[in-house]
Amino acid sequence: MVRTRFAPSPTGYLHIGGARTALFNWLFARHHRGSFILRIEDTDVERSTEEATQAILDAMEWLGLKWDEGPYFQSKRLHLYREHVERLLERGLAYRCYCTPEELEERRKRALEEGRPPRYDGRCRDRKDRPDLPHAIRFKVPRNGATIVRDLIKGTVSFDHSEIEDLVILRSDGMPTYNLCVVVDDALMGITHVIRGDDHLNNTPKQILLYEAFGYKVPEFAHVPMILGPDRTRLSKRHGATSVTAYREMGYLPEAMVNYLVRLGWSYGDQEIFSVEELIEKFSLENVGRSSAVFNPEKLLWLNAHYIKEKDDRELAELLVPFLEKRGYRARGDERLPKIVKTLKERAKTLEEMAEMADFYFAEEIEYDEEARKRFLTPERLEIFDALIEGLSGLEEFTEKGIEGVFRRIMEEKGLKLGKLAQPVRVAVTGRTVSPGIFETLEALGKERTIKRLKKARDLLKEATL
RNA sequence: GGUCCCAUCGUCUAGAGGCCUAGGACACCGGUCUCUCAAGCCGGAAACACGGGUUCGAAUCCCGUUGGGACCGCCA
Repeated sequence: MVRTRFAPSPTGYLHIGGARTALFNWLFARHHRGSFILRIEDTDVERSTEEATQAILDAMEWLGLKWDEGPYFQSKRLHLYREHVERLLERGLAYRCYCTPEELEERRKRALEEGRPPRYDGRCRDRKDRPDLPHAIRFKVPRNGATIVRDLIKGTVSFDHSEIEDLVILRSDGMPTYNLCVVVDDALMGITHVIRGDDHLNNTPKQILLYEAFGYKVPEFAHVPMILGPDRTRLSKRHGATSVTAYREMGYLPEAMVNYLVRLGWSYGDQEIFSVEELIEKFSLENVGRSSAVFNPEKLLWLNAHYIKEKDDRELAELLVPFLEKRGYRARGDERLPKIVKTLKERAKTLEEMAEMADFYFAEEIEYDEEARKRFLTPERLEIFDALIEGLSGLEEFTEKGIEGVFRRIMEEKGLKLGKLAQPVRVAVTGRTVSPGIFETLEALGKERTIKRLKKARDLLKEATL
């Protein structure tokens, strides 16, 4: 039975990298019909917040990454970690360290300056007295030998014990540290596969040593490469929008985000588009690459446009409503919505953009683009507008087909090409020279508003003629 | 500085020694369609970091160089 987990620390929002790690874990578990566990690593009391926890949960739900167990909170499992530290202490595998953080910081700084490795020197390791002073607990890393990490992605990696310092496992305030908690939890929770960012590869030998000290079975490890910013350094806030939530707010669809994220580091031949079902079927660690990947917002945008085009009009309309409301329109319940969405879905790359393009459908009064007005709302079009208003008013069914019929008839009568009709009407109705096809636009806008806007334009022309 | 990881078009990647004159996708450029803009379709430019081996044969295997990244916390 495969068991994987995602273990974020609630110190900020779910970012792109974390989301991909979660996705890989989720897909791996689903693929093997195993369990996916969510665990919140909140042992850093200073930086952990409830808001961050909630934001992470929300983002995961939005992405569709449902967890089978949890969320577990490490802050509620402190007794387990302390008990484990006690076990190590009793067996002489851990010891009290009385060095203060300030002293350690000072020594680290000096070591770096002098070009020595900034590692703890183990000075408290063999200390015999046990004064009643503040102290941390450190794990005794064997002085000799090496630990081999067999990684499903990176292969076999060897770490010499001389390179590993005696790590702190219990802080002087009694709180356990990451390397201890992660081992205790993964062991107790029966995690079979630890899939995480390769920034953890260097921690892995320490953790293996802890597993062994406790006599626990070591899980399989899979370290996935980092996601980088355009400057090829680890993706972070200074690279712009990196939180999953930010993309949701910009009008991205979760399908696009999932599809984009999975292809960052994983591939399946030449295929680019994957449904979630397909991913569950096809995902495997063997097809995860070993090199880091640069985050490319343009491709994500393309995928988003793709999924917008594919989505059902009614569902899309539903998703668009909040974005319209943000622009001040009471769009909910407007029965034109699916039709409106239909005219826009081929053109908009995000919901935000779609709402922007939909402006003219909802605005009480439209504003003419000055250039467009000058060019297309000219006195000699007066005739056209009169004919159009008459023809369209007479339509029983205000449909694309009927509208086109009226246009064609007028074109024939006046001997005009469609462009001569469509552009002035477009400007009259949308205020701009760019819009979806004119017939579908008019139908979606509705008869009443169409006629009203045409009349307004006509009156403007009349005034100009006088 | 030490340790570890990585290296195919600008970017994401295919490639498991001959199928490679290196394939796909995004972005870019051109054409086509056309009521505008998109979308779609067709086409174009664009890469095996370098040097040594191994082999009849290397993008693929080995070594080195160079370059990039991560880690070296009483953060996770």
